[in-house]
Amino acid sequence: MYFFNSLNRSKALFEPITPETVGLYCCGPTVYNYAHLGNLRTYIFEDILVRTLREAGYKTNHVMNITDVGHLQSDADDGEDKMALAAEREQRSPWEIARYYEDIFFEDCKSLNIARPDVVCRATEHISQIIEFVNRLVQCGVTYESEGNIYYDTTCFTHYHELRGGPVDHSAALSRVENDQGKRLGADFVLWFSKSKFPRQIMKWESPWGIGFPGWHIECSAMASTYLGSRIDIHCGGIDHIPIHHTNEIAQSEACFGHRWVNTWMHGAFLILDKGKMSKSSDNFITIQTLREEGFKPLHYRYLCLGAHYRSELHFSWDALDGAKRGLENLYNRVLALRHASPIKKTVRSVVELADHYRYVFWTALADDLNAPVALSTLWAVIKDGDLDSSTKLSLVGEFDRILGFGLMEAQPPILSEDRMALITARNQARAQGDWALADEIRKQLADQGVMVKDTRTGTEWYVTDIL
RNA sequence: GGCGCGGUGGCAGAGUGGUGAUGCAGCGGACUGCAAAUCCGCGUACGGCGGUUCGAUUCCGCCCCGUGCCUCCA
Repeated sequence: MYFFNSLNRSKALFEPITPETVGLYCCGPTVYNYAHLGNLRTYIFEDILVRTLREAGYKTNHVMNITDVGHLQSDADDGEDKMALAAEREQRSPWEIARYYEDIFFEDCKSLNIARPDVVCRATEHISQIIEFVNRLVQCGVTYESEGNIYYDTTCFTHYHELRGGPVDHSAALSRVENDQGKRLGADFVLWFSKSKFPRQIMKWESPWGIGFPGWHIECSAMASTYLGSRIDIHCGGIDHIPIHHTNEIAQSEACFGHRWVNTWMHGAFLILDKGKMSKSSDNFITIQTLREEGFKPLHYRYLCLGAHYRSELHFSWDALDGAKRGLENLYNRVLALRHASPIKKTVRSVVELADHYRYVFWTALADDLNAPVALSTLWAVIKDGDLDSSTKLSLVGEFDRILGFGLMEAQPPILSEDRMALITARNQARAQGDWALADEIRKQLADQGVMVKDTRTGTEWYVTDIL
């Protein structure tokens, strides 16, 4: 398998540290608000990654953090604690806020058929590990204390710009955020805040440096090493984490361990709206709930996402989502039709070879840096191939869907209510009597309810448009 | 201002130095009482201008446009 590694910006053959198991860490949500579709796109990408690894025969140790410590708008003094803000806004404690949004997050994931990570770890439940990690960094001599906070001194780490690909000029006058006066260098970052800048700071803990709370980047390093050790196969996240968060994670972890920390860094690209990327701090904010209100199902969105490569920006529009919806509904109806078809499986050589060909194409696509669009197109090719019998098609669909995750094999044939059934019967009587006007009227009624009828030689069949 | 990424048919979006995926939408035909579904077929798509090449959408340069990052961000 080949994955694109953000570290050197090229694809490389993936080889896990230990032969059978892959340890991967994925940056999870900051739970002070609902996840939006852009966030969720990244988790869909990671889900495809995990499923692909498992299908390839690896055991996975998939770890995801929950950032339930309010982290700062910035390191500047006027930064805001998002968790505290949400707590104030909603008149609930930060812990209640965090748990509420965490629950919704995993419900959203479930509705998207995103497998739950093997380990989900909350920052607030790993404060001691975080403190221990900071402590080791202090002992390594890569930190300094200033204005009550512990900072990481980025000049101590020679590879600091490796992931980001080059230094950033923090003196730029156009920077949106004021510089933190406690920093020696713009790139330095806080490991532990012991002098809370917030008058009503609620989440705080004792530490060797005073009562306070951890910086954002440190939680990932601390928890990742807790569950995966000091060497990690794959670390994922959104592309926006490259320049700051992941760069800082590397600095902390490699300073602490003294060796390469993560072998492969994988980053998902943004979901783009007409007005730019979707983001929590703007009105470009669409959630799973919004989606439902607009008449879509979460899986429609999954289908949309898998039509694009994870490293390409995806242009979201309701139009595009509608196309995905129709595509997935068609897929469901196709698969349902396959189940009703003759179960006789052809075992002639040509069919077996053809099936293997599709398996090869499908797998090769995924093994080439998770090319889901090609994998998806292969699924369609299978369904439409006239040389394959339905039984063979069905087993291929089942295999492919283990990775694509649309739940195609679990799709339940829709059940028609009695009155709708009666309508169909009535229509057939009208047809038998040649009363086309009445028959068409009934057909229209059914269509309005999402029930489409088709008259075949063997009788009238029906299907529903919204099968999901 | 600095750095990065991208511009593919109506929409979304793969991919490739030479027969231009796939899905949705659209068109034509078969089928049908008419439809629908299905099947068969269809679209002079690769931002612009140059360069390299036998040949470029694919490589290079410039331009235009869009977008991302520059310490909240998936």
